[in-house]
Amino acid sequence: MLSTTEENYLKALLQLTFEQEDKAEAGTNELAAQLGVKPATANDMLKKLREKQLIHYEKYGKSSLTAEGKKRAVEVVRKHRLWETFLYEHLGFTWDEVHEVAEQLEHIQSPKLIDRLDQLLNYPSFDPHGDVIPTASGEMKIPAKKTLNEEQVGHQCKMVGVKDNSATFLQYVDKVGLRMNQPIKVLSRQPYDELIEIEVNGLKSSVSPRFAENIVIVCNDCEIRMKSI
Amino acid sequence: MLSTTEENYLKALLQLTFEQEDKAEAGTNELAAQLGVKPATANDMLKKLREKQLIHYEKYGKSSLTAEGKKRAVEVVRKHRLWETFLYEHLGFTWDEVHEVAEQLEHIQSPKLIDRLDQLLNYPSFDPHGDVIPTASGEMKIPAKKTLNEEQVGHQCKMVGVKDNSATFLQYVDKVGLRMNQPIKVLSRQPYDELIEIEVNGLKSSVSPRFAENIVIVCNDCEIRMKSI
DNA sequence: TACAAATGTTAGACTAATCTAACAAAAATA
DNA sequence: TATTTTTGTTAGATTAGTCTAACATTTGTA
Ligand SMILES: [Mn+2]
Ligand SMILES: [Mn+2]
Ligand SMILES: [Mn+2]
Ligand SMILES: [Mn+2]
Repeated sequence: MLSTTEENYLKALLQLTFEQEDKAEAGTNELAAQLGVKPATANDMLKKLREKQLIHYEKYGKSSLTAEGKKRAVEVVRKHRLWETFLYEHLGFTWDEVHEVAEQLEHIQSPKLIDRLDQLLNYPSFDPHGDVIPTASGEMKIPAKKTLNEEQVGHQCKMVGVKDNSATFLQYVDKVGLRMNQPIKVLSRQPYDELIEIEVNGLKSSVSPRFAENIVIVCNDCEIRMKSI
Repeated sequence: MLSTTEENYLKALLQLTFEQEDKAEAGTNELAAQLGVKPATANDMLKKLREKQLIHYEKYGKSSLTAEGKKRAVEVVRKHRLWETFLYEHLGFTWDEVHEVAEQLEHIQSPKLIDRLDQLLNYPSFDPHGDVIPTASGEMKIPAKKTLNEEQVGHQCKMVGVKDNSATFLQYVDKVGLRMNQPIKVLSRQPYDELIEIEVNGLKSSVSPRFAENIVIVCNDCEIRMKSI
């Protein structure tokens, strides 16, 4: 069985090599920074994890997870996100409070506990931050990201990011009622001027294609790709 | 902040000096046995906990908790039993499965989490084993123990133990449908032969005073004593 | 290509928690 | 009371995880 520390290293490596972008490798300093330890410390752990066949690592080289290491790391991420969802949905935590506690809960060892939690939460696909929760078999449903401008009429989606960070844009976003991970319905599209009518939390607005181009969304009604990791 | 290990030592000391019987002191070997470590190990920790003013300890003497130590230990017990209740009532664990997982969960640091869990469970007084859950302020509601024979007609109670351990007695207990911590209603008492009519889980039975004298119960409808620790 | 900067490694030290083996004190008993 | 048994302590070693300081390698740039 892995220690809490070992689990944290595997998770950090997963986040650096798989989730943040598809680099597949991470440097020692980078990993140390992610975990808030000194490079010397991370270096020791890298050797230990290589011994256990959980990572690929060679002196002066970058590191990456083995199949087994990836599996373990994904399990930790799954637990983390299920706990975040539980704290948010059943205990009334706010989305910014859940992470810190989940950081502890993710290391509780009990497969049954996680299965039951998953069931209680009705097998959620996303955590309160909108991040994908891996399934029990280690797969991740990756929803296709696109801009609001590309979304089909009638579909429901949610904002996961913006492309413009200017104050005027963000204030406009706010005025329209858009918030991260809040459902957006695309009601119609005017053939004449291409204005898009959306509904957010009961509030209807019309936005321009230029505005919609800068809102990154994931579509709830679209096909999802299963990323097996 | 206390480490998991320190918390476990305080909890063990509480159990030895307060819960098991009112001895108020425990020896080093006894404590070591309770925790599954060697006396030498416990000895080191006793010195450390004395430094932190959490226990009273003198070389070759018995140990006991200070007020602060007791407070910390009770918090751990509270968390343990709230988690057990959660696992039992919300995740369908059986009463014998909950302890092991609660042993891990009791060390999660988040006052808000425990408050909310308490609220979700509707401020329970007892865990699935029938043990008292300390309140947020560190008090324990101690229900008066008596025998079923002493219980008033009309009251509800639950079995918490037996005085006779013979096979014939236990088989009879089983036949009547009695189980640990299951609600028992005392329906009536025949004036003629003193037979007591009870109802357990919908099943009505009549039992003799001799039988009832050997069933230890706590009364749900009786006054409780607040044990401040 | 040579040097400087960035990145990574090693050696040695520290703390927490554990152990074994030897020793010391207290308690029980003959 | 003297001896044995039980109980408790100390010293020294071990493992995991961390650090600092010195050193080595690789990478980027002048
Ligand atoms: Mn998180
Ligand atoms: Mn963690
Ligand atoms: Mn328990
Ligand atoms: Mn514990």
